[in-house]
Amino acid sequence: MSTELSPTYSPAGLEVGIYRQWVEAGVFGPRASGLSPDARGLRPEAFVTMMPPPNVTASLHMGHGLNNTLQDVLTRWARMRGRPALWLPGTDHAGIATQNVVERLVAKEGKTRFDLGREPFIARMHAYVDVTKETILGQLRSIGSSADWSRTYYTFDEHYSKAVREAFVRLYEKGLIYRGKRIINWCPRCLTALSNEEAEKEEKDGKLWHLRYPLADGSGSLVVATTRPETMLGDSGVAVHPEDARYQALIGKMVALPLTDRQIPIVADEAVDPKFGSGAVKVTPAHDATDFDIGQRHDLAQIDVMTPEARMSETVPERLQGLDRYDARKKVVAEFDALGLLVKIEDHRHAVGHCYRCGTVVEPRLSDQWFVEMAPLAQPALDAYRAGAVKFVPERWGDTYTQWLENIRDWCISRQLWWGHRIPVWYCDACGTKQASRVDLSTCPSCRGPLRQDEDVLDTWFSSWLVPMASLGWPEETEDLARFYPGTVLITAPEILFFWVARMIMAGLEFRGTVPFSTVYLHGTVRDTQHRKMSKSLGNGIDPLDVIEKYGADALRYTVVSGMAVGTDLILDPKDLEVSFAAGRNFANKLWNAARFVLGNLRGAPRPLAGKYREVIRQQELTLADRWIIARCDAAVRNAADALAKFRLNDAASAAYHFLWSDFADWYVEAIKPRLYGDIPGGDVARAVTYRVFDTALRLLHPVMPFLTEAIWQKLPARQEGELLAQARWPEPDRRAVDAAALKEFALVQEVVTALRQIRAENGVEPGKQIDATIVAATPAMRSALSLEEGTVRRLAKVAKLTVGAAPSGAAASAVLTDGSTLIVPLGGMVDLAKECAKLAAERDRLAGMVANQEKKLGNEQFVARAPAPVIEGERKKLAEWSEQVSKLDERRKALGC
RNA sequence: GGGCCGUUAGCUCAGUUGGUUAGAGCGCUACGUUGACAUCGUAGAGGUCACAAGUUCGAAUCUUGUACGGCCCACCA
Repeated sequence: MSTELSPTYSPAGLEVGIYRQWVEAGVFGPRASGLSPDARGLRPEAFVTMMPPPNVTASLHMGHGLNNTLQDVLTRWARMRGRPALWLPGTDHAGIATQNVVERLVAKEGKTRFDLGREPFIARMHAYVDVTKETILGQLRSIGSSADWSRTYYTFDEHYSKAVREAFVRLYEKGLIYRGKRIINWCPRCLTALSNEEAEKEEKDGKLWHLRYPLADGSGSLVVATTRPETMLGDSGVAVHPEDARYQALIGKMVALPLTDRQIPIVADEAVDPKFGSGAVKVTPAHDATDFDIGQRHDLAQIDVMTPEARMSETVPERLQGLDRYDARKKVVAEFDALGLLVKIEDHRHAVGHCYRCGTVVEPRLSDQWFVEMAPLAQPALDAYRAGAVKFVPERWGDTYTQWLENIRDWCISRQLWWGHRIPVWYCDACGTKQASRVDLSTCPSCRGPLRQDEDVLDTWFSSWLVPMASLGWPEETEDLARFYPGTVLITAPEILFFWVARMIMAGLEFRGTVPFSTVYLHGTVRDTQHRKMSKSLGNGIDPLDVIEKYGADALRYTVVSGMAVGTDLILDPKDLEVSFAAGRNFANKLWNAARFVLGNLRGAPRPLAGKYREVIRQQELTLADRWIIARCDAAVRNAADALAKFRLNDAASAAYHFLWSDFADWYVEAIKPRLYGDIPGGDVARAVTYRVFDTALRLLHPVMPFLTEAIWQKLPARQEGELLAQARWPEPDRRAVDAAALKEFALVQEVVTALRQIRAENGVEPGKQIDATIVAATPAMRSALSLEEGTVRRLAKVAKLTVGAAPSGAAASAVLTDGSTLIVPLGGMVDLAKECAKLAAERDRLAGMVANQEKKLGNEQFVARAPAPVIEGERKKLAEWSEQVSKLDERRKALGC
C-alpha cells in the first residue's frame, strides 16, 4: 500500500479496492466488535435491519440507491458504536413481475408459456433468475452496502419455501385461510387474480352511459347509469332504494333486458344511493363487488360475460362473442342508440383499478380463489401499534397504518401463475378430501387414491411478509432467530406500507408473538423536478451506476443523504446529473485534497504523536485555534449523533460537511500553516490536534461516505496493519473539549479577518497588497483573541501592522464589529470618503432601526412581564450590543467628518 | 367523497418545543494561478417565508379559511 493519496481524486478504482478489503476482513457480519460490557455488565444490543428485497430481475434504480444508502448509514453507525450490526440482504422471486419478464423473452421466440409447459417454463425461469439475481446484488455492493452477504436470503429458495408452507398450513389449520367464490380483481393480461392492494386505483376521466331498460310488461321503462355498458349483458337485476318514492310501483316487476332475451327483476336494496344518477342500478353480480352483494341478498344469477382475457364469452349473444371488452362496449352502446334506448352520455370522473405490474385495467370478476381472513390478524397489529410496540418515523404514517388495518378486507392470496410457491393443498378426486400439508403428498391418506396439488401459486407478498423471520431460519429455532429476532428498525418506502410492512407486523405477531421491528422509518420517494416518480416508462430515471461511474458512490450517497430530510421526497434532475450531484462530488474532492494536505504534513511526524493526539486537550501549548477546532469538532460529534438517533441523516451529513469544509479546511488549516511549515514553533502540537480532529471527522463522516473516508483514514500515521475505519469506534463527545471562550474568541478572529477582506474588496485593494489595521476600543475578548491569533489575522487578511489602540487620523475605511470595537484601515487616497460615509450611515441606520425595535420591545410591559427571563436577558444584551455599535458608528462618522 | 402532506433566495431544500439581522448547496456577479484543492478561494447580489384573518408581548413556526401542487384511501353504479 502506498503511503500517499493520488493527486487527483478518482473514485472508480478506489471504491472497488476498498470494498474488497471490507469483504476480506469480514466487516459486514454482526461481530460483537470486541466491545466490553458496560458498567452494568450489559453488552450492546444488536442492531438488526432487513433489506427490502429487490426483485430478482431488478436492476439498480435510484429508489434502491436511496433505500440502501439510508440502511447502510444506519448500519455502519451502529457497527461503529460497537453494536453487533446485522443488515440482512435478500432478493424476492417477485411472482408476476418475474414471470412477465421471462414470458416476454419466450414471446420473442414466438412462443407462450403454455407452449413450453409448466415444468420446462419454471426450469427456464430458475435458470434466468440465477443469473439476474447476482446482478442486483452486485449493484447494491457498488454503492457500498455493508450488508451481511453470507446470510443473503431468497424468497424462493428451499429453506424459505418451508417457511411459506409453515405459515400457510398454520393459518389453514387455524381456519384463517379459506377458498371461496368472490369478486376479485382480475388482470386480463397477466391472467391472474390480484389482491386489492395490487389493483391500483387511478382517477380517470370516463363516461357515464344512461341506458333505458323497458319493463317486460310494456308498461314503461326505467333508466340505469353505468360506466361499463358491456357488463349489462351479465345483468341479472335492477336495484332501487327501498324508500325511493319514484320506484315503489316498480319493485318486483320484471325488466326485459335489451340485447338479450332475458327478463330480470327489479329489487329493492339499501345499497342503492337514490341521489346518484337515476336512482336505479343495473346489477351485475359476476362483475362488481357491490352488485355481487346485492345479488346474494336477492338471489340473482351470476353471469360471467367475459373470458379470462376479457373478451366477451359464450354467455352473450353470438354477434358480440369474442369481442374485446372495449369493442363490446362500443357495440353495446351503438345498439342501444339504434334501439333508441341510449338516453345520454355524461362525462364522469371515477377511479379505475390497474394491474400494478402491467398497468392493464383490471376486471372485477367472480372467481374461485384462496383468501386469508384478515380481521383476526389485524387486531393484534393495531393493538401493538397502539401500545407503542412499533413506532413510525415520521409518526403520521401511524394513522395511515391504523386506517388500513381498521378497514382491512380479506386477502386474496392465490395467483393463476406458474412462478411462485405452489399452494400446499392437495385434492383427492376419488374421495373428495382436500388437505394442506407442510410436505408434498402423493397418495390420499383416507382412500389411498392419487392426489392432485392445487394449480395456483401464492401471492409473492405471502412469502415476503415472513422476511424478518424466514431470513433468520424460521420455522426452525435457529441461533440467528434467537439472537436477531425481533429486529430493530425497518427502512423502506411508504409505497409498500400495506403490501409489506403492515403484513410483516401481522405475521410477526401471529407466528412469533412479537412485532418484527420496533421502528419503521419510511423515507420519501425519488422524483424528478416535476415531482413525478422516477420510472422506466416515463424515462425520467437516473441510473445510479452511471452516477457512481462519473462521480463515485460517495458522491451519490452524500447527495442522497443530504437531500433526504425526514418526511420529504428527494427531488433530482435526471436531465442534469451535474446539478444533482455536484455538491457530493465537490465535497468528496475537497476532502480528498484536504487529506492530501494533512497527510503530507503529518507524514514523518514523531511516533508519539499518535498516542499524544488523544490527549491534546487543555494543554498549555494549545493555541486559540487549536482549542477552537477541538471544541468545534466535539460539537460536530454531538450534533451528528443527535441527528442520527432521530433519523435526521441529512443533519448528520451536514454536521460533518460543515465541520470539515468550513471549520477545518477554511479556517483551521489556514491558521496553522506557519506552524506546520516550521516558520514558527508549535508544529508538533498543531499536528497532534490536526490528527485528532481529522481522524474524528473521518469517523463521523464514514457512515455517509465510507469509501473515501476509509481510504484516507488508513493512510493516517501510526495505523496498525489491517486496521479498518469501518470497524473503528464512532467518536464520543468529550466534556474536556467544550470551550465556550475559545468559540467566542476565535469567532472574533474570523470576524476581523472577514471585515478586513470586505474592506479590501470594497475599496479595490490589490489582492497582494499589504495593509495596516487598527482596532479601537477592543473588548477584553477581542484583545485576547488578537494577541493569541495575531499572525493568523495578519496572514489571512494580508495585514502588515495590526495594532490595538487609538484611531489613526486621516482617510480610512472602517467597520464596527459585533463586540463594539471599531476596525480602522487607513488607506489614504484609496478611500472614497463619500462612499465610506454613505456605507457607515447605512449601517448606522440599519442598527438604529434594530435598536429602536428592541427598545420598543423592552419598553412593552407585557413583554417584560410575560417573556421568560432568559429571553429578556438575551434581548437586553442585544440592545446593549447594538446601541454600542450605533454610537461607535456615530463616532466614526464624526471622526471622518461625514 | 374521506384523509394526509407541501407552498421559504433563480433551482433543490433546511429551519426539531413560537424568541438574534430567516440559513445551506447549486446557479449568478466581481476579483483571484497565495507552496491541499479552479471539482478551488475571497467578496457580493438575491427572500413582503403562497394569500387572508386570528391567537400572542412576539408568528416562517400555533389556529381557521382561501388558492395552487402532490400523495394515500374509497363498493355513488
